[in-house]
Amino acid sequence: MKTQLGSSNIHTLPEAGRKERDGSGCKACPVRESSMCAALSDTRLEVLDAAASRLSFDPDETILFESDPADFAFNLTDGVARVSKMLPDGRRQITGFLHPGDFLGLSYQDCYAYSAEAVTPVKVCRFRKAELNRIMRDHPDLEHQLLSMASNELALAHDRMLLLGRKSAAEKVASFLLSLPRKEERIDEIDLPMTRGDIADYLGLTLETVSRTLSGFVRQQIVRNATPRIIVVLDMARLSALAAGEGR
Amino acid sequence: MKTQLGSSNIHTLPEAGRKERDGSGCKACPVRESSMCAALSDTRLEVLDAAASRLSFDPDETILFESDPADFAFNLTDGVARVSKMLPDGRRQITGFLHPGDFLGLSYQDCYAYSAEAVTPVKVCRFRKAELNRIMRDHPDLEHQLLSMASNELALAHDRMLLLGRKSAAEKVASFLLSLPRKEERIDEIDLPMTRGDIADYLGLTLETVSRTLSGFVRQQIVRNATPRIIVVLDMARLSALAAGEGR
DNA sequence: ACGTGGCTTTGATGTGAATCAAAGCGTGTG
DNA sequence: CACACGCTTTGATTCACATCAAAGCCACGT
Repeated sequence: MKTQLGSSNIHTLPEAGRKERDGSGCKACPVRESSMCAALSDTRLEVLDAAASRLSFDPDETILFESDPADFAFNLTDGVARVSKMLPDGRRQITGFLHPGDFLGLSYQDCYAYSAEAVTPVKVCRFRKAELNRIMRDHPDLEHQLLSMASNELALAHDRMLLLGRKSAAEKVASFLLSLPRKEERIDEIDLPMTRGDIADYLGLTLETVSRTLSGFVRQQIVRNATPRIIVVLDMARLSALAAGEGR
Repeated sequence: MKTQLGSSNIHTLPEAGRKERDGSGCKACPVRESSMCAALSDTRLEVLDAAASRLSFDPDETILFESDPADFAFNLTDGVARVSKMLPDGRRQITGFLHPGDFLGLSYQDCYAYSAEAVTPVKVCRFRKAELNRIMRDHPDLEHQLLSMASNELALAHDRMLLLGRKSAAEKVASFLLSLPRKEERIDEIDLPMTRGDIADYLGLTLETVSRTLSGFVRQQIVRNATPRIIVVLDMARLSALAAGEGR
C-alpha cells in the first residue's frame, strides 16, 4: 500500500507548537500580574482562561509567520522569542525580542506583518482574535490595558528607531545590553540567549561587528565574559553613558 | 520700576500655538471620517467637540516637547508635522511625519518621549488627557478606534525599523517617496514639504546622501524634479522595486 | 534690480562598519 | 576519545555613506 503522504503529515504537524496539558490555568500563571491579564479580576479572568490554548515551542520553531492570515494573538508566558521581518533577498530585521508577559499579534490587518520564532523553549497563551475582540467588548478594562501596552510598545519602537538611525555600533550594543531584563539578585549579569547573528539583525549590524564591539568592551573593562552567553557588567556608568549617546 | 520678567513672559507666551476662533466644529472637520473621530456618531461626537481646543502652529513651531509633562493629546487636522527624538550631542532621529488625521501624544508615561514640530502651517485639536480618558470610559468605541490606530502605527514602526536597519540609501529614499500621501488626481506627483535635512534625519542618512540619491534617481530617469519640492515619478515599477528591496 | 540667507546640489576625501576569510571553542555524538 | 557541527572570535580588505568644502539656486525684502 502506498503511503498516504498528505494526511499523515497533516496528522503529525497540525501546526507548529505542542498543546500543553498541565493547565494550571491563568490564576497561577507567572505573568498574571505583569501582562494583559492584570486588567481583570480573578473572577473575570475565567473568560480569558476559557479562551486560551496553551502551546509550547522549541528553539527556532515558528510561532507565527509573516503573511499568514492573522487569526490568532498570543501572550508569551515563558521563554524568549524574536519578532522579525525579511526583505525578498533574505536581509532580516529583528524588530523585537519578546519576554514573558509580552503580547504578540495585536494587529487589525488580515495577515501578520512579521514572523515570530522561539529563541529559547517558549510557552504562550493563544487566543482566537475574534474571541479576544468579543471579550474586549464585554470587558473594556482589557481593551484599556491593551491600549496602554500598545502605547508603551510604541514608545519603545521610537527608541529603537533612534538607535537604528543614529547610534554608533558601540552605542547600539551598549543600549541592547541594558535593554535586556536582568534578575534582581544578579543585577550586573546579562543573559544573551540569542546568537550574535540575532543581535546583529536586531541592531542593524553584522554579527562580526557585534562580536568585535563586545570584545572591545571587554578590552576596555566595561564588561567581562563569564561565558559567550553570560556578560557581567563591570562599569555600569560607562555602559549607561555609551547607551545614552554620551560616550561618542 | 523693574520689569516683572517672570509674569510678563508667561503672559505673552501662555504656550506655543494660537487659539483658532473659526470653530466650525467637529462635524465639518476635514478628518471627520479618517481619524479617531470616525468611531463616534454625529451626536456622540459632541462630547469630543466640547473637549477640544483648536490650535494653529507656524512652520518650525514646537507642538510638544520631549520631557515636558504629557498632559495633552493631539489630533492633527491640517498640515504636516515631524516627530523627533534627540541624543544629548544633537543627533536627531525623526520618528515620523504626521499628516491630517494622525493622532499624537498617546502615551501612558508622565512625560512625552519625543518632540513634535510643525513642518508646514499646522492645525490640531488638543485634548486634555484626563478628559480624553474619561470620554473613552464612556465611549468604548473611541478606545477601540485608538487601539486600532495604535496597532496600525506599530506595524508602520516595524516597517521603519526594517528600513533603518537593513535598507540601502537608495532603498530608503525610494520607500520614503512612496510612503508620502499623494493626491488622487496627480498620483505621480510627490510633495516634499520638509527639508532634505528632515528627510535625512528620518531615514538615518545625511542630507548630502539624500540629495545625491535623488539626483541619482533623476539621472536614471526614475523621477523628475518639477521643483526641489515637487518630485514627479516617471518609473513607478522601478521605484517600487527599489523600495521593496528588490533592486539591490 | 541687488544683495542676503537658507536650502540644495555637487565634488573631494575620510572612515566606520561590511565583507571576505580563517581560526578558535564547546558541546554533543558515535 | 575524536570528530563534526554550529557558534564565536579575530584579521585583512573593501565600500557605502559620512564628512568637509564650495558652489548654485531661489525667494525674500529693500
